[in-house]
Order: sequence, then structure tokens, then C-alpha cells
Amino acid sequence: MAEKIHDQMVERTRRLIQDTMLLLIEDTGFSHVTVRNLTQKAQINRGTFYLHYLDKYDLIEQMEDELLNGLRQSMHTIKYPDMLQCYEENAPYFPLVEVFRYLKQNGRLLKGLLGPKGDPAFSQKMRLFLKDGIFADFIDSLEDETISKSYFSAFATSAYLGIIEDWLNHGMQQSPEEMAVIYAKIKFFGMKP
Amino acid sequence: MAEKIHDQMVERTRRLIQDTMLLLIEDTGFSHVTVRNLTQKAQINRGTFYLHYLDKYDLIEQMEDELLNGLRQSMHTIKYPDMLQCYEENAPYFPLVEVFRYLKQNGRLLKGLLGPKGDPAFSQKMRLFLKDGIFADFIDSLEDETISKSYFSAFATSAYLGIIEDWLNHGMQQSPEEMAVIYAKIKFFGMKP
DNA sequence: CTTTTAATGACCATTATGTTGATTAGCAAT
DNA sequence: ATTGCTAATCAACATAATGGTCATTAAAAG
Repeated sequence: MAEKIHDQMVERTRRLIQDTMLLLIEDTGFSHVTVRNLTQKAQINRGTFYLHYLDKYDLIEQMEDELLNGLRQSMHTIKYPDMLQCYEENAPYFPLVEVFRYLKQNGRLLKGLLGPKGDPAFSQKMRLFLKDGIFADFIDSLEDETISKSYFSAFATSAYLGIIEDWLNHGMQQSPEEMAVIYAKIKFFGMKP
Repeated sequence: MAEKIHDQMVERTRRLIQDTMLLLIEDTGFSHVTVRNLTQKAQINRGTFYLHYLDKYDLIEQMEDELLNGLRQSMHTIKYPDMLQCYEENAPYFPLVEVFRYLKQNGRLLKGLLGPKGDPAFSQKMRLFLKDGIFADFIDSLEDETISKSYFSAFATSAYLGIIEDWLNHGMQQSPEEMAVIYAKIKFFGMKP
């Protein structure tokens, strides 16, 4: 089968391109990346890039979408009531641990995209994802009608993402299990000392 | 006095340049702004731009710094214990109202910088500011030592900024007074329905 | 009328883009 | 092995855009 081999070649090249894009984001920032730049660093021909992607925006979009699809996978078993129960038992909620594991696997890319040299659109993209994936049922369960759901979900998703960013920025020193506990603790703690 | 008139000219031109930058951020996004582009829209000579700023990054930095300096001004009277007391009386905490007033005055620029076409570095800049300006004494007052201060402040500042962004994205329909109440309510509410 | 300073217009070197025709590499069938 | 097929790669081209500078002009003030 010729296809198989060729698919492998294609996959190899695409990985190389994506890896180089991440390197350049970390180095000079996404906005400064050019196709020339990228292909030089990856030591491939510029034409090769255009064989796989339309432009650098097409590339980053595919990278982001793959990342978020994996995230969706890892989030789909989260149930809010179980999370609350785990918190009360001071135990890490397993589906949440899975999410942090996945985030850790893709930590470099996440940090790059969310950081000061990243894609300014990605943060919102990700918060939308979190809202649907983690907070949907939680927000629905809100009983206090004097609290706007829109503001509350903005609050919750941003807060969650803030913790993730802080984790990434400190080299992901805590284990996914620890992070699940830390998150639950802060989340249910409230802000009144 | 020659200086006065010339200062007025300079001020006029700088305002024009800054206003045009904001227009272009809203339109094509900061990363796509070029000096050529900008000066064309502002109908001034390209050389004139370089007479006032080094490049577009110098320009945006000055715009951001002015914004944040004003914010610092408006935040400097915030005292956490008073805020808590206001919350318990269900009253808007005045210094917080002042902050929201200031944010509203600069709403367009803020929304542009924080949005998907903005400056990916600005969000962090702003959160650092909020941390020092609003949350410093609050975080210090945290007694629960099992909660990491770093994660907690990441949580708090991101959450606060999240609410602000949501407000901006919905056209700042609520008054600064309302926002001060909404914020306090969510903040002290905790996340356990 | 002279001085000062902002604004202008034009210039040049550099860099990015996207495409196309030629070339190479890998695999299969004989 | 060798021939043929397919897909990936490469080198080169034409076009367009960008950035920064400098000599020149215009405007304001005394």
C-alpha cells in the first residue's frame, strides 16, 4: 500500500511544521512568525508548507482545534454533583484529574498560545470550551437568581483558566491530582477569608 | 510662546495617531496594523509617525501604560475591609464604583486590547495590576494556609478580569454602581450553590 | 524677515507571499 | 534489478508590502 507510506510522510512533515511553529511562538511570538521563517527553521522548502496549509493562520487554527478536541474528550465525563462530593471528601475528582493530565501533556502549546506571545483569540476560544465542558451543568444549578448567569460563568471560566495559566507558568510543578484538589478547594472556598 | 502652540500640534497629532490605532485594532487587529496602514487612515505622512513613536509597539505600549496609570489612580483608595462591609450592607463600595467608572471611560480601548484582535500581552499586564491594586491586602488576609496564595491570586484576578471583559463585551449595559454590587456578590458568594 | 519645529514626499534596501515547472524519493509490479 | 507511478520536495520568479531615513517644505512666533 503506497498510501500508508505516503501518509506517514505527510504526517511526519506536518508534525515537523507544527513543532517548529511552537518553537517560533515561544521564541519570537506568533505575530512575528512568517512562512519563510518557519520553513527555514524546519529546514524544509517554503513550497512544502503551502502544500499542507493555506497560511500560518490555517496552521494555528488546526493546532488549536486539535488541542481543543482532545480537551473536549477529556472533559466529557465531568459531572458537577460528583465533583462536589469529592471535594467534601477532600479527594481528587478523577475526571478533573484527567483534564489536568491532558493539559499537562499539551502544556507547552497551551502556554505558548495563552501567553504574551501567543494568539490573542485563543483565550476566549478556550473559555467558551470550558464553559460548555465544565461549567454548563454547574451554572444551570445556580439557584440565587439575583446573580447574573452571564457574569457568573465569565467569572468561573476565567478563574479556572487563570489557575491553569498559573500552573503552566510555574512549570506544572503540581501533579494533575494535586491540581484537581487545589482547584476544588479554591472553587468551593469562596472569597471570604 | 512657541512651545504652547507646538505642544498643541503635537498633542493633536498624537491623539489622532492613537485614535486611529484603536480604529485599526477594532477593524483588522493589532497584529495586522502597519505604520503605513495607520498613517494612511489618519491621513498623515508616514514620517510624521516616526517623529512621535519608534514603531507600533512603542505606540501601543504608551497607550497601555497611560490606561494602566489611570487605573492605578482609580484603585488606590480601595481597602478590603470596607469592601466587605459594603457587601454585607448590599451597598456598592464607592472606590470600586470609581474603578468601574474609569474602565467605562476607556471601554473601547480596553475591549480592543483584551479582545481576540488585541495585544496578547495586555491581559497579563492588567492582571498583574489588579493583583497589586485590588487583591494585595485581600490575599494577605487569607488565613487558610492550605490554599496556595499564588493560585488563589491567579484565581481572583482572572475572575475579576473575566467579569470586566464580559461587561465590555455586552456593551457595558450595567452602570458602574451595579457592577460594583454584582462583583461583590459573586466574589463573596463562593461557588457552592 | 528670521528662527524654530512640525510635517511632508521621496528614496532604498529588505522581506513576505503565493505559484509553477522541474526534480527527487519511495514503493510496487514485473 | 528495473521500470513506472505517485506524491512530496525543491528552486526560481514576479509581485507586493514594509520599514526607516533624509532633504525639503510649510507653518508659527517673535
